[in-house]
Amino acid sequence: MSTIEKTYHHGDLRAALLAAAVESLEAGETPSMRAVARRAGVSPAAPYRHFADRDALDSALAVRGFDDLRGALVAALGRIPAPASAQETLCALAVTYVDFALRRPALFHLMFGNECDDADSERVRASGQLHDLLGDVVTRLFPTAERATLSLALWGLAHGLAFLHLDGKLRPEPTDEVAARVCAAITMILALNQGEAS
Amino acid sequence: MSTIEKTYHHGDLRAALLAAAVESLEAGETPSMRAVARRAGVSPAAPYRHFADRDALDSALAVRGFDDLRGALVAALGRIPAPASAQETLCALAVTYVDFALRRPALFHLMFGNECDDADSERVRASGQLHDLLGDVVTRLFPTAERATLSLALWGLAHGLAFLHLDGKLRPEPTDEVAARVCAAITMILALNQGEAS
DNA sequence: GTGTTATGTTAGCACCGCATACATTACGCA
DNA sequence: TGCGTAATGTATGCGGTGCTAACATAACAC
Repeated sequence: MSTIEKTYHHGDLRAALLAAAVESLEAGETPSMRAVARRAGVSPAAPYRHFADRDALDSALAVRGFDDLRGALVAALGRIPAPASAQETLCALAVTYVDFALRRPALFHLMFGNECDDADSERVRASGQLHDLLGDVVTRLFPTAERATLSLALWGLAHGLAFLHLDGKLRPEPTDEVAARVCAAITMILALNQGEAS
Repeated sequence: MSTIEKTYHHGDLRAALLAAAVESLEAGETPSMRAVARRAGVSPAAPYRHFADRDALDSALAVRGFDDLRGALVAALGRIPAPASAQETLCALAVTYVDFALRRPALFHLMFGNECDDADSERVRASGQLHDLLGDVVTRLFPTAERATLSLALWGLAHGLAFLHLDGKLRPEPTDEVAARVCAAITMILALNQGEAS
């Protein structure tokens, strides 16, 4: 850290505001415009020079979340040993997905828990990339399947498992157990008609 | 409607407040304590005699939502002709589930989009009943499968599809199309290992 | 250098959740 | 029938919020 000079113009307020917002999120607080400004050491109205309104702030945070989630998923794909079955691959992805939601619940809610405004092109891009990543995996695992439908189904499955663990169930359960349950759910779905779900 | 007498004591304020909150929701507004009081023609502090805080109001609304959703699901089950395959049954349930979410998005978010407080016993009961309903269907359709795991998987699938349609996708698509897509996703999942997803 | 524009500040509006003190009514009990 | 208590309403006020308008300062192009 270099010495901080207090100048009238901040330098890169937008980034500082986003960082402050992330801090708020990780601290379990809802990042309000004023709180974020306070944390960045700036007047309450300053953020409005960089974000039109609160939705815009939330949207920017969501974009970060989408990129982070995508990063976590590709990292998970990279960790899978070379000859991996569809079941192994999907389990790894789903576990990573749910783990992300549980580790950063506020961010996850920001990303998915409110109506997405299609106006924000950055947000559209970020969520589109996520969609594409999943689609590619699906076509690699199931070349003959209809890509859109199957990828919607599998994404829905992971997404639903994440939300159910986030909001509907007993919370402070060990993450190992959550991972096991998610993997079991995936496995069972995959095996449903093959041996009548043994 | 009988003549309304303006008395100091309302009579059944709690019910009136809930009704006002539902109206707010359907009107696309977020039901705040003060707004609900206003709508019920009562002072801003009055609701606090019936709901400890805003979370309590939200919780009460969520309970209604759970009961309504459960009602919609049993109604859907009732509409299925007698000899129904697992695929038909699950499609009907999932379509109903997603349809509920799309028709009442604000309520759905209230029910699932925030951390559930286990303190509210009514809420626990309502969501438990939903859980049981699904579990019963699952064991009827797949008697040999492990109930908990499979029901989690299928609920997760429907839940995820609902949320994805709610928040992640193009919104004003005809409900017929949504239903078709949901059904296709379910069908494809069920058929995954049986003929390689034709 | 100077005018324009970007980026800050201050002040203020209407709203919110919630607490406290007080008013009015309903109700059990003598 | 009357009275005390509890239930249920009101009035008021605090600190927080999103957002806007008017103003101040600095950066930058010419």
